[in-house]
Amino acid sequence: MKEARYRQIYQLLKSRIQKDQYSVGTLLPSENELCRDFSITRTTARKALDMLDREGYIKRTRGRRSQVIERRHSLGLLSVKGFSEAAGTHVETIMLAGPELASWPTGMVFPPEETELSRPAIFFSRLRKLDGQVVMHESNWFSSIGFEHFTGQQFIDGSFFKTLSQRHLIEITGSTQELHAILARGEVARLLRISEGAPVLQICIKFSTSRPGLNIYSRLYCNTETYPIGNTYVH
Amino acid sequence: MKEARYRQIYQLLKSRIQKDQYSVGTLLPSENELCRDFSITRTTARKALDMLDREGYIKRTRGRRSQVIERRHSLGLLSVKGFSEAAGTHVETIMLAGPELASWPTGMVFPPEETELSRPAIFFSRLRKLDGQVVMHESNWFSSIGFEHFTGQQFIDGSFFKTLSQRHLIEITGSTQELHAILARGEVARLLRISEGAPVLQICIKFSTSRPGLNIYSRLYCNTETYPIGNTYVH
DNA sequence: TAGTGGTCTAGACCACGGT
DNA sequence: CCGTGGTCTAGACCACTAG
Repeated sequence: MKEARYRQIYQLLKSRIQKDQYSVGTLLPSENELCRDFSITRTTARKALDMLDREGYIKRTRGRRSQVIERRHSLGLLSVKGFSEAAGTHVETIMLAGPELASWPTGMVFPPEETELSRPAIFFSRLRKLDGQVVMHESNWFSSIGFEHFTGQQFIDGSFFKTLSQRHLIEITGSTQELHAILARGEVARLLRISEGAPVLQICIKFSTSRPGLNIYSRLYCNTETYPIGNTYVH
Repeated sequence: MKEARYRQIYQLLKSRIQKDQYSVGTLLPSENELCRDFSITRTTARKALDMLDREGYIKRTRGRRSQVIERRHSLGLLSVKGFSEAAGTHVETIMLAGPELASWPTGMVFPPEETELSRPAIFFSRLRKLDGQVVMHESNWFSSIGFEHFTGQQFIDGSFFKTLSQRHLIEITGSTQELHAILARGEVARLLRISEGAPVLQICIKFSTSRPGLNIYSRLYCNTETYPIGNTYVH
């Protein structure tokens, strides 16, 4: 059972995009060029391009070659409203810890698999500020299996997901989230700089990835008073 | 500029599924039968089926005809954890009001368009209970334009979205949500049967639909103490 | 074994973009 | 105008399902 030809072409083009060999704005080879280069017919070439299009890597226009675009992240994720959109607001990320090796926390909402727990976790936490106000505290864990040189690294453009994609060719394939409205106590109140008993939103997320056995576990505390949490989904 | 043949076939098959002419479990005509019936080639028939597959209307298996399946609604929506999944828990929906004509509320998070506001809203509200406990209060508004006989109707299987789809062939095409953690006050506390000052999750949603100019506006208050809000997204 | 869906070839015509 | 992507035809071979 060998992999379909159009899937191979798709994988090849995708990895080139991920590795920035085709950077945003680049025009891909035309369908006819792909046919010649890989000895395939247009049907096969188009199937590969169709997948890249559907997954948001390229934009296709009649009469024009396919163009690499900024990948949309409508992964059902929630994000602080105004984080990457609002021009004019001042965004700041403060790395509190890591990425570093750490023991797994106990009592996680989504319990990791045995294999994940067999090695220490890679952990990092950060604060997110908008216009000087702390709006979110974020903690992240994932198994160190297969990540020998991850700790201490700087993220590409400050983005963890971009780093995963470009340096390790790992994509987020899905997510499960759980939301609780709770009252801020102790450390949470202190980190978010709000009073004890203020309402905050706790979000626990399990991201699944394209690497089998690898999941990312996140726990967020959000002050939604000024900046609500939002997301948009486009079919 | 006429519509592509494969799109016509796709629309036809989809409407048959929506209208329950092909109900869940039904095997669709085979690709070769579609070719004969509509005088097309397999490439064209397959493109229509591919779309139905991607949008979650059918499941395709090699050696077997395509089968109509229960449509997955991973629309980035949030839902009370355990609402449709948890076997054993007792789910109850209490209609509090409507569907009935009402004036539009003021101060909505997502302001409706002028055309929507030019006619009164259709409004309905309900309480959701799990195991006898009230976990959510839900209010919904949408413009009465084009809905002359909607008020007073019973929903199909108690589902508003199913009713929209089957009776009016309207699908949800996207959603934008905004979340706030707030403290329950007055009516909200009373409806959810919790004490004043308890933390609750407020969710405001704007659903866009396949009918131009029609949006559904919802406001939810959730008691997340026992049952968190969750969602899963699969790429 | 017959029928089915998954893949692929080798053409064709059209609408649209940029030159 | 040429090259591009969008659509479609008419075949072919294979792997799988089900009787």
